[in-house]
Amino acid sequence: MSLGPRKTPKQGRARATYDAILEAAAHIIAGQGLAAFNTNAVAERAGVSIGSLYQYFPNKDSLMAALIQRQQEAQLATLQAAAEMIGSEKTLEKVVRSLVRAAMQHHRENDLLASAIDHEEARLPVDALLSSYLEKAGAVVEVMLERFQHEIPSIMPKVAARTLPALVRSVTDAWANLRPPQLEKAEEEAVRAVLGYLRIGGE
Amino acid sequence: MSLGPRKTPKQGRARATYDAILEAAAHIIAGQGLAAFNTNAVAERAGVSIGSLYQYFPNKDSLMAALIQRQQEAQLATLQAAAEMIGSEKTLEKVVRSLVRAAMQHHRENDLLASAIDHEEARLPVDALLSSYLEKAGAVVEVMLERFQHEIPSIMPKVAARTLPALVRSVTDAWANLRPPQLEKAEEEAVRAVLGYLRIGGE
DNA sequence: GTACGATATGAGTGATCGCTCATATTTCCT
DNA sequence: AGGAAATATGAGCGATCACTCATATCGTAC
Repeated sequence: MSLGPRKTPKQGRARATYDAILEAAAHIIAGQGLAAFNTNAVAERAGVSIGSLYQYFPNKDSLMAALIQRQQEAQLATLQAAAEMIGSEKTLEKVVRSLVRAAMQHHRENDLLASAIDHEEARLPVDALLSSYLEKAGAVVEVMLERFQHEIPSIMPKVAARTLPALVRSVTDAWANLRPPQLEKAEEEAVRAVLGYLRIGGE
Repeated sequence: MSLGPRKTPKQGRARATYDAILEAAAHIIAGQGLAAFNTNAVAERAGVSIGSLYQYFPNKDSLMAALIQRQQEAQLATLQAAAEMIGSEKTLEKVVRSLVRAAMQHHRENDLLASAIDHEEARLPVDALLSSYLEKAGAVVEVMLERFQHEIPSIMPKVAARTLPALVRSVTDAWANLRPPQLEKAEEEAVRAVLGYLRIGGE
């Protein structure tokens, strides 16, 4: 089963339709969860016919895959923005806090969508997508941490770069999926875990 | 919608039916994921009729809720076993290593089931169940760690009980999905993350 | 043995939902 | 203008699945 888009839009209105479909899908999952995510509802919300949806996505899973990719791109952009913004930060703790905030941002804005995407990443054959994203995110993290090599001498940046995003993500999930979500607690715990992980053996 | 069992089995065969249903549900989710989890399939796998399933569970969600409770009990038992086995351990690191192994066990044995349960915990109104489990797990963790209070003065056990499994799990996932899987590395990184998390601010 | 509650059966119902296809409309090109 | 390509439509098909109910069998108490 193909997960790629069925056809690429060639006209402006086609692009608009394509985007409206993705946007509607995100909106539904964010508002009512994965259970309410069905192709008829997406088409209706997008204001297009069900037939149009299937012009661009060969099946429901391919729509989900497109959503995953879109989310990964957004995450990466947020992370890169954070990396640039802290170029001048002096302390490791502040850098880590920025990192954690960047990683948490999409969860904060929309925890239902974020956790649905996590769940679907595990179910769909999107390994290539995922590992390409981890590669890029890891590279950004590596650059951010390089300057503090003296504070965290026993860290191997590439190892840390793989572990850290996973760590932040899971701690955030654990605290953000509560009712009600405890987002401040989530940030504290994530910062604590990351700092502890980085510094151990290093002082 | 009630999530409790519809009726309590009063005869031996009823107990057997009830257990077979739960076992079948776990087996299906573990083997083929949440998408393959439907009541007809569960009944067939359990070797009972669909009618019998609905004698004991008023709806599909109540079956899931029972499964969640069962898993929590298993987790707790594993944790308690680990707690007893390390009664004589002298160093915090060794205690943490046991803890990490205990937390890793169910995920290793059954990754799909564990993550499905996490996902459903967020969707279903099982807050009471979950926080009762966290209470108990927190108590066990507290006992394990209290001997090292001088090394880790700032930990709140119930908080730690929620954060630690999430942390262990994410690190494990990050390392176990490589080619080839680096399970020793996963354990090392998890121990490192937990130790770091526990010790921060404490030395 | 017989009566009665507990347990088991599974064909069937109604609703949902992924997806197709025949047809219609719009845009592009010359 | 006019034809071709691109895009849009939505009724409805087929499959799946949660769940019901009328009926049958089993266990137990007397």
